[in-house]
Amino acid sequence: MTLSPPSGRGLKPATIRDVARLAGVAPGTVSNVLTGRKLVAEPLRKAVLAAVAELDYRPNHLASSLRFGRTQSIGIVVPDLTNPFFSSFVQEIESLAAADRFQILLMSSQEDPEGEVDRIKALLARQVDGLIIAASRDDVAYGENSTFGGTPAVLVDRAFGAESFDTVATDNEAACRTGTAHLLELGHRDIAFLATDERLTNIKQRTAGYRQALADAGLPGRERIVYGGLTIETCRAAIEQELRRADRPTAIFASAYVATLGAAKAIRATDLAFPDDVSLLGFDDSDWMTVLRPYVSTIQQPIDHLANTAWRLLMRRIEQPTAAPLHEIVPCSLRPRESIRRLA
Amino acid sequence: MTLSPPSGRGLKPATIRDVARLAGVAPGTVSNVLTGRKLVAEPLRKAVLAAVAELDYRPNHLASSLRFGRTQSIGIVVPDLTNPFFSSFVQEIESLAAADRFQILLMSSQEDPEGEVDRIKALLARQVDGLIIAASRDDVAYGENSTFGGTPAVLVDRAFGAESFDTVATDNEAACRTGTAHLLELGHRDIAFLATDERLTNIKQRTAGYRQALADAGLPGRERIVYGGLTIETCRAAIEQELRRADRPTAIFASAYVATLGAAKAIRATDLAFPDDVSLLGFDDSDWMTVLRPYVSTIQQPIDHLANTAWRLLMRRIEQPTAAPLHEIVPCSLRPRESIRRLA
DNA sequence: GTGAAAGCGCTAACAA
DNA sequence: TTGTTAGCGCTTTCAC
Repeated sequence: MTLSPPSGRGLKPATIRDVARLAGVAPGTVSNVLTGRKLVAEPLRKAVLAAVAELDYRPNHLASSLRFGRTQSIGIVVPDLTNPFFSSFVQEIESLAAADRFQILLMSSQEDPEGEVDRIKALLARQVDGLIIAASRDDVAYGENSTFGGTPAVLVDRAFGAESFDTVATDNEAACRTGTAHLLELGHRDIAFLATDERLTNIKQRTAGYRQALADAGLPGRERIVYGGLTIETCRAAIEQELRRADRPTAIFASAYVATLGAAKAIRATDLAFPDDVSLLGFDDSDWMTVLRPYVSTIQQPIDHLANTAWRLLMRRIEQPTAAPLHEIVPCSLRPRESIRRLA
Repeated sequence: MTLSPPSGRGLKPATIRDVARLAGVAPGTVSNVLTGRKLVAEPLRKAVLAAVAELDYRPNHLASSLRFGRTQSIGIVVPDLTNPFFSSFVQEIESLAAADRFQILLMSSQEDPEGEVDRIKALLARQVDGLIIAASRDDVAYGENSTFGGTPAVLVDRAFGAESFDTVATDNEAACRTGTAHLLELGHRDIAFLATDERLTNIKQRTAGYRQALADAGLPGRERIVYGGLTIETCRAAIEQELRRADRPTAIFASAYVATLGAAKAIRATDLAFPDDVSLLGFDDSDWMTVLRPYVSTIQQPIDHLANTAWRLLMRRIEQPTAAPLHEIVPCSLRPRESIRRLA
């Protein structure tokens, strides 16, 4: 028994030079074996591999990135990770990234636009190869020409101020037109539209869809738009006020995930029930919506499709930095369930 | 009008040397100004800052990390980001990290132990300063002495095979003892315990708590443990079988988030209702549990407390790599709501 | 096909 | 205090 540490377990991790020395080759050759960028004769290759195993050598990705000029990492910025829409989106992106041997740096801005800019700067300082951003505000534009210092970026879901970026979003306008039409068909004429923040592009589009559907039905005067802010609680408070009025709506179209929860809470808080007293059409989808009765009817955004598109656009932009920006739109689908009542 | 690009917008980003040249100082001085590690005389400081602004210089964090030996980044591994327990946990950690100027590399192993090891290796290759791991299996141990090559790591929630790590978890045993006792008090004698995967430490502890409570009540023969696996669907299927038996339980204790959703689904699928036909005690907490009726009674894990502790332990270990490992336990709380019926 | 040497951008010694 | 120099670990010319 010896007191000296087992071989290959020195205090400092082995470097490429250690491997080269042990294998009796040059560092460059070790690199060529490991990256496969150049062919190496079989005997040397074997010696290198043996030395790698012997020393438990793991390449320092940092050094490699510095030299190579690419980090194989991307930054992803979302406003709120507790929102299942965003957590599912991040999970999808993470698995796409892993498949392409990319890693992701995550930032959750918690709907704070100030912090967001700083965090994006920090991501940039780490030399991420690209950025996927669901911004907390439309004016996320970083730097004068919104270019993030040349780092490729794709904007997702919201904040499309700058046309110069690649963007992916769902067809918010059509989704809300369809949703409103659905309520109209079922006889509702007094539909409150609960939105979050009117400053967000996607919310503007959703509101426009609602308006359009009413106009199409010849009911442009029936608009009833309530802005509830970005949390469940503020949404609940906002729509609860409407529900307490004598002329309360017969249906609520909650046009975001937090709005859906807020509306459901408000309905309970006012001792009403859906769909009997007031109907509810929600937005986004989550497991619980088909667990407790009544199942919640919603507009579903295709998260995997969104994530796939975002990833494809980003990889394309990394390959071709000067290509013309693309603006992709993916369709939503209506999931009619049990929370909407047919009116006489 | 000129065709040459505006100043400071060259093709290549400015380096510390460019700044030094423009300010008429040495690169080291620029570094000292920017990091604040050494004092620099005011006039030079100003000149440096002016040059930084002029060139829109942003330090390359990669190069700094390589030289400095620290990346100010940590890796976080969770088994499933769509589980609100983990997404909330990650969000908490992210904000703690941001406050300490750390960034986080996220991996979601999607409950796949194979992929997990590879991903941890990739994280290590990026020289993260530390790791926070909610492993998908107890045998996550990486390398012979479970040391992750010297990188500090704290294990969270589950997978505590290796005593040599710092760990944080909730008091699973006590939580399930309390929960079972609660059901017992309300008159239930036939309680099915729905667990996910018996190979996980935390699940073993939860099961032990259930057993202990039954034993304490003098009912050791009434154990009824069902393992439903790690998804909502498999949990649903497993407990649905129990519910279809003639001697179906009067209560279900769903001992994990996916189990709670699975149990609720199974109850609906068998045309039963809770709490009337069968009572339900869930695990973890989520917004929807207090939105739709009946509100779900659960055992709540204090996510912020867990995250704070994990962060504190990790920072401590980074400062003092050789300190003795700490094993922290934080208490859960019972949230009695409406899904449990008192039996005659 | 292989080795030697330069250098990615930064910071920590050491000199001045 | 400030400048000079070396080097973190890797990859990539460029000779051989």
